Amino acid sequence: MKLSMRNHIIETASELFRAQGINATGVDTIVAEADISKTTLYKYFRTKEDLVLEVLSQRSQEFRDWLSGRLSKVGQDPLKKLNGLFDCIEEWMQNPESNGLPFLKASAEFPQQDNLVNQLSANLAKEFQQYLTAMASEAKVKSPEALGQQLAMLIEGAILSEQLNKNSGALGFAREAALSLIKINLP
Amino acid sequence: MKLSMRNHIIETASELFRAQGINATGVDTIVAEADISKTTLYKYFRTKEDLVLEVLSQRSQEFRDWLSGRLSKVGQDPLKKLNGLFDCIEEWMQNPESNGLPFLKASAEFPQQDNLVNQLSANLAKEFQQYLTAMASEAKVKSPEALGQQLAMLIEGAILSEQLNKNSGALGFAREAALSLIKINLP
DNA sequence: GAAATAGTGTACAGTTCTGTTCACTGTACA
DNA sequence: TGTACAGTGAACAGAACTGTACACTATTTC
Repeated sequence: MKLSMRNHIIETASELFRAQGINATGVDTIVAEADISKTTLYKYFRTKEDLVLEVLSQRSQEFRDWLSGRLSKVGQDPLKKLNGLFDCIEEWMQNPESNGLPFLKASAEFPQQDNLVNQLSANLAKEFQQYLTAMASEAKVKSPEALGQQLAMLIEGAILSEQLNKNSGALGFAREAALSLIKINLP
Repeated sequence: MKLSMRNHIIETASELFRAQGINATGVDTIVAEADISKTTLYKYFRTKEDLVLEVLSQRSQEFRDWLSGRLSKVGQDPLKKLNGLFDCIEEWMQNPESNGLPFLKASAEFPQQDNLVNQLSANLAKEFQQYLTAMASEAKVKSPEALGQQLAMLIEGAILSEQLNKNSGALGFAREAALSLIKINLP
């Protein structure tokens, strides 16, 4: 048996969602790729939506963990962390297994506000922005909330641009913008 | 008869796509809402995808026209235009009939790179960014391409944030960021 | 050895969606 | 008067998708 069937399913689905999109990936494809029977999948997840929510949560958790681990390598100085942020993002984007910020794509594929996936995405987006705001706060900049939001928007915009038009250099320009904004906000 | 049946269909579909998303709007809904028969729709459009592409082109054209018209009210001075950009965007967002940048949502609903809607969206995104770069160029800033890209990313990020979490104040923070970036880039 | 546990395989119900077919109706116009 | 044109209405083919049912098979555990 697999180490954990439930996890095996999540991993498989996650990879398929990343490569093809969520809506474009049917349950049949997931079970075929995971080499399990449909019965099994529906034993571990009530519906496909449940699975999607689980994948999304897990991927976001992974990103958060990766980012804070990676940032702690930069050092302890909060300002250094802020300045190193875009290096991390760039590294994350270069990883072919990453797909940008998972909640961005998910919210886009489920645009309706009453949809659970959309709602989870909105929460995750908010968390991400609050994480950046907290970082800005620790660095004792003038307007942490403004800077946090601005960095979040730059990152989101950059990832979108980069994925929509590869090699547009968007990420590099976003980094410059971020550095300028941080500088302006220094006490 | 309608003034132009083709246009009537585009208008109806456009409104439905805006309100519910593209994938969530079936052909049957469109013909019901437009009060026409399915036969007629398929006489004017070979496939639903054709209709989507047409709607997307038209909406983008409308936005471009609206924006340059609105900006020309600000005045002739290119720098003033740059600085007034976010006022226009805010106005555009407040219009309940707007749906942000149409190509953003569309590209999100069709994430596959070989998809025609995705490709058109990518082109429209590029055009938008080039439009901003041209504006920056006219204003004779130091790095027009960088500034154009940065403004595009801020706008895209702001619209995403705003739609994902209403009343987050994202647009206001984006405006501040834009003004700072413009200022830094002055010759 | 019996029973519980975990998973298989296949068929299928039921829905939804795109796109087609076909016989039809009203209307403008020559 | 007759024909060409624009559109109707309803049925349906065909595909894709989610979720269920049911009878079956290993494997562990008591």
